[in-house]
Amino acid sequence: MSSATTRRSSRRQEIRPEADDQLRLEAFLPYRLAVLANAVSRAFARRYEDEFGLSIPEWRVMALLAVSPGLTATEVAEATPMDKVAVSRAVRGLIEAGRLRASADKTDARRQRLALTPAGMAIYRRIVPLARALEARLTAGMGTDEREALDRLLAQLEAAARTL
Amino acid sequence: MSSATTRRSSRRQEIRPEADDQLRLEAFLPYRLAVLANAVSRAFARRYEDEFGLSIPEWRVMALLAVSPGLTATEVAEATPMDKVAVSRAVRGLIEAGRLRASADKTDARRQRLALTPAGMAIYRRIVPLARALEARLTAGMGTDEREALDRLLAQLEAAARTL
DNA sequence: GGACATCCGTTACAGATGAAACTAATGCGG
DNA sequence: CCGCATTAGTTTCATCTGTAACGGATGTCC
Repeated sequence: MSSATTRRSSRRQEIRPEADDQLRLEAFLPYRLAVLANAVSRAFARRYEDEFGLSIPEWRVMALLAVSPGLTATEVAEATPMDKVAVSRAVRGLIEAGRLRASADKTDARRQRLALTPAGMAIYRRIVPLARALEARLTAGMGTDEREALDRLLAQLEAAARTL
Repeated sequence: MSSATTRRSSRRQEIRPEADDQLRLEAFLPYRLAVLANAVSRAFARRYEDEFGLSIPEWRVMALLAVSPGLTATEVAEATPMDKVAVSRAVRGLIEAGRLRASADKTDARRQRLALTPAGMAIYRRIVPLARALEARLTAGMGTDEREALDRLLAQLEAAARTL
């Protein structure tokens, strides 16, 4: 047993790559991602809520429909990681607030075509600069090259995550 | 109005940096972080739950106490973004499962010193390689330099997020 | 055109989460 | 010591989130 703990020959211990049987939580990628995303989401949610009375799912639905009006609830759900229940609730809230309009699909009575109302569009246009400004604060210290690197690395992580 | 839409002089439209009044959700950093972290967390949560009956808060508490035994619940809460309610629940679950032991603090009867039991430590040691393997799958396509870049960029984002 | 599988969106229910109230213990000022 | 503010941790309650069941609509196969 004691011989098993002998340091492996010439291998130098450089920056201490962390013992194999321990794991520092603050260096653990899934943990860091969760904490970071949570902090960011909270900051944004507070702003959306305070200034526009919007939840994050509602904001997502608005952002999608601003770019792609006429989607159905199912299509919205497919375009985001929200399930159809979340979309249904967000849609209801937005309609009650007069920001979204649902119109019957000509060929399929089960579907509803969704689109922002002018009021919804107006709010969307007020949110976009605010969202961009907050996003800019996140990457404030970065140069163009670093932002591109971040983009690429996130894309790689996203692809890897899809295979989990 | 039509004159307002005139393209700005010599500025070439390279990769279309995206109109100022629109926002593509899938390129929006807070959204990407939330979706990515959520996907990763779900994958991990499923494994922890299936194989060890652990929730993510429980796993975090274990990971902390494995490295720093003797912390109090408040200290655990300070070391993570979990509030004390989450820690309290995680601790209760772990104690009921026999993985954690709470002992009275000599000098302050309100505090409890927390530490993994031998059974808890055994489980921890079984989780670590699994967690590392999943983490490795996330960064599977990356070279050492890319991983370092990711580390740095995440650290920058974390710092920026703290100022939000 | 009628039985049956499938799809759209909502509702119902259960578990997770978070804020605030609460209990018990400590510290501190006089 | 005694009152009062503060701290540790739990409990309570309201809300959020996700899974499953559902009602109505379509389509399809014979």
